[in-house]
Amino acid sequence: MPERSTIYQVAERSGVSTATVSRVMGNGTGFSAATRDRVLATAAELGWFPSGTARGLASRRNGIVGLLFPDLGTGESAEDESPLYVDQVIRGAEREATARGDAVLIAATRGESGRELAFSVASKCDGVVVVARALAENDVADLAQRLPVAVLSDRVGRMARADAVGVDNRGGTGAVVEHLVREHGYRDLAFVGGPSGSPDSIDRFAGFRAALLAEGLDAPDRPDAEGAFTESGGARAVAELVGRRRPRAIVCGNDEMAIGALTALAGAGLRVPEDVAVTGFDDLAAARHVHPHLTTVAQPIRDLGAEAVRAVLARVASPDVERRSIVLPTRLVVRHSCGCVHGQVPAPRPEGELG
Amino acid sequence: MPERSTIYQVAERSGVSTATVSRVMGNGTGFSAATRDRVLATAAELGWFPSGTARGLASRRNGIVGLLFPDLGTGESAEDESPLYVDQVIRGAEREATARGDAVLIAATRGESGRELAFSVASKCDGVVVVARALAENDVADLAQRLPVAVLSDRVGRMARADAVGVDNRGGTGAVVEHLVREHGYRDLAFVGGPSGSPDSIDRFAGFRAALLAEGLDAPDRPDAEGAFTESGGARAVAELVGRRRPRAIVCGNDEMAIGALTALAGAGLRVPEDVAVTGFDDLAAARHVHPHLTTVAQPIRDLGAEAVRAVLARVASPDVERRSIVLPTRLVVRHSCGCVHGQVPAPRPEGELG
DNA sequence: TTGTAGGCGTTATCAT
DNA sequence: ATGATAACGCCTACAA
Repeated sequence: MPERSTIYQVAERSGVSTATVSRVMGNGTGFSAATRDRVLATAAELGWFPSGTARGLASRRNGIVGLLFPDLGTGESAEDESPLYVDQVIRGAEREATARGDAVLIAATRGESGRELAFSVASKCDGVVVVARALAENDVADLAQRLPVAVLSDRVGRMARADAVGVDNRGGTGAVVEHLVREHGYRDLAFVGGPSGSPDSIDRFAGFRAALLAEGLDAPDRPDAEGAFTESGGARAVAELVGRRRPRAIVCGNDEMAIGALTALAGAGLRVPEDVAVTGFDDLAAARHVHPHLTTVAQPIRDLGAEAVRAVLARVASPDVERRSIVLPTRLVVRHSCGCVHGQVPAPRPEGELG
Repeated sequence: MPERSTIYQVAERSGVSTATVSRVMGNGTGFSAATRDRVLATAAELGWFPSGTARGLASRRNGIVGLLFPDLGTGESAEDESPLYVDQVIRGAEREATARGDAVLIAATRGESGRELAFSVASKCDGVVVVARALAENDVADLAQRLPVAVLSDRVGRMARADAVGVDNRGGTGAVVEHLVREHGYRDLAFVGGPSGSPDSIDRFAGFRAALLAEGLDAPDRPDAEGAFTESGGARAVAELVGRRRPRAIVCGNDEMAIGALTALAGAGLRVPEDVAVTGFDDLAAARHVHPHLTTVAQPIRDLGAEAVRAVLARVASPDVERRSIVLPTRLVVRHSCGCVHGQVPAPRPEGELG
């Protein structure tokens, strides 16, 4: 590795001051075409380009937005142990950031190492987006006191001066329940939730419960079963659930759990959707691939990431804009696992007919 | 946003020099327990933590490794237009980096904007990993002349002083062909490749061709059809292919194309695997979900990302270590789309029996 | 259009 | 164990 050249070399070699070199590389005005060409040429000669780090220090703008997310995977377990959801958030964030000339610095918090990692990442960024559960609330508050922060969760809570962006979780599961009850006539629904601390899971259950009550049906106080937001988590939770009772439909907290549910139900000798209907949440690509095709709630995950980055960058530009709380819409996607056939809803059939 | 405090405030307020504060926050020696507590306390009071940017400038170590990847998606198209492959690489890179105390700065190159973006990202990093096709070869070379670079591709080529890490593509498709020919007795195989410029696609086809010849069969000079490495790309390519001729088995360049192939074949009224067998490459999670379950070649994508980061960081530590070229193994994963049933290979059946 | 010089917030090298 | 004080590589008024 040859010694890196600096702006000084370039300036000297092209017979100008460092200020001029700086102007040529950055603010595109304040120099003649001739000097620009000369500077650019010697820069190329020397293989030099300005240090983003030094630039960041001097201009107080790093061109980096951080993205903190939780990684539940142990590293030992199968790939399905890590929520695919986050991949989409990352992509969405990346697109928005790159479009605006910034890059995204990612890091996953695992276990209790969160705070330190978060500060380390934040110290290199202009702002940070924090995916729900990546960081303790007070750590988020501490961060937000130092630089712009957006939280990916519709829980605005007491997150001091942090913007929030989330999706309409309640409306999502609400629509599912309505469909299941009104179109299919199911009356015995169960909810299989994610980790009990997850805001998403909590809100989705709230929507489930509210819709059930609105339909004049009984509703449980808490999810009928819970597990990690993963395929195996869903499989375990559902296996346990059907060992206990036989709901006519199982509303799952996300697609990965629903896919696990499919496996568990097959293992229990139950047919989907004939014996028990299953629904998910997310509309991952896999939802279209599993058998039967999964009825689920689509949420614009990529947009979540993009929107969060936008919020952060907005606050970087003007730190004192009012706090925003953005809620993105969800949309019911009807496929076959609910009992619909090619988009057609079969005539409601009394429960129990199939034993 | 309150004025950010600096190391000066902290130093003054705790009655020590900035040097001591620096010591306390960094390499943990050279101070008494008492002063450490004092410094830490006032740091917490002021909500201060050291600027990663300033730190990077002074120590010539940013704690950031860059990850450049291509994004083919137009932004308009469906999510399946963006290779899932990259998500895994990102995750693998992130894990390895975080484990070593670094973070990953990601950015996607789209169209011709690559070079500028690459330099902008690189200027903030200690080293960079470049996913195949993210950057022109000479741009990679220019980068590598300035900082450690690892390329994700087994094409070592003339990439000046860049490490390379890839997978055994040839061996992978070779194993598929062997299985198809020896176990199932298929003799008419077709290869559906990705973008013609893709090193991965080229090598996978090379393995396909070599294995065919080794089995004493005829082999085409070029893929029987090509398309983007996406579901829709695979669907289109296969639809076109079967409109032309009817191979007994279709070896696809990756899983996403294979999944598209499944759709296209269903659309053409052909059964898989009875009428035509299909195989993929990657072993994405989706491969286990599609119907029939996809026989494919597993490659350790996450490990690719991890290994690349490791290579970069190794070179950051000692810039003059010899160039490494790492090739990770692939593994045949037999499921049902090749004609096997629950892991059992049915007795070979003459072609054409099924018409 | 171009140059001068101070500053950005740390780390690191000498001293003490 | 602690303190001065140069770097680190660039940006940006302020001048010319």
